[in-house]
Amino acid sequence: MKQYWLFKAEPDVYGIEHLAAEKKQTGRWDGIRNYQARNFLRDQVALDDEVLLYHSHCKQIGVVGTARVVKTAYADPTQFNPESDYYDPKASPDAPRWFSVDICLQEKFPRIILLAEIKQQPQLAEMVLLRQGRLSIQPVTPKEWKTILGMQ
DNA sequence: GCCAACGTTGGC
DNA sequence: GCCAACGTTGGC
Repeated sequence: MKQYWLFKAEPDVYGIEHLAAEKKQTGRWDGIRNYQARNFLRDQVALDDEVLLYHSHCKQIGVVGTARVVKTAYADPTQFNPESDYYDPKASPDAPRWFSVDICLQEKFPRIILLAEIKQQPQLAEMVLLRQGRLSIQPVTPKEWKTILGMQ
């Protein structure tokens, strides 16, 4: 059964525009350095799962579009690169600690569905987004998915 | 294993 | 830029 997710990103670092500019509009979702988010990525995110792309820490906070998982978890290469901000000296190719998936842009919404609007929707009150801060990969229920898409 | 100190996320 | 909430580190 298809699962739904929400991936957070800072648009200045890697947002929907970066994904759109990639070859085949497909890019690697890397740099996740939170264990709970890592566990979702590594253990549960499956091929063809669908993703809400969310922009955080910016002027217009909210859901900006959707993507689809085209490659499931593999060792995040940035953890092995000393030049990278995401370098982790405790990780090794034999024992990777962090994981990436690849996603393909599916839809860029004509307008941003703002966090403020999401907060006003009673049907979305239970969203992980509103319940738990600081989680950059999080599950979304089919109902929540439908509601968000219906807000465009 | 506890918990204080510190670092990061992320909304405002 | 501020700061609350949360996660991580490290001394004991």
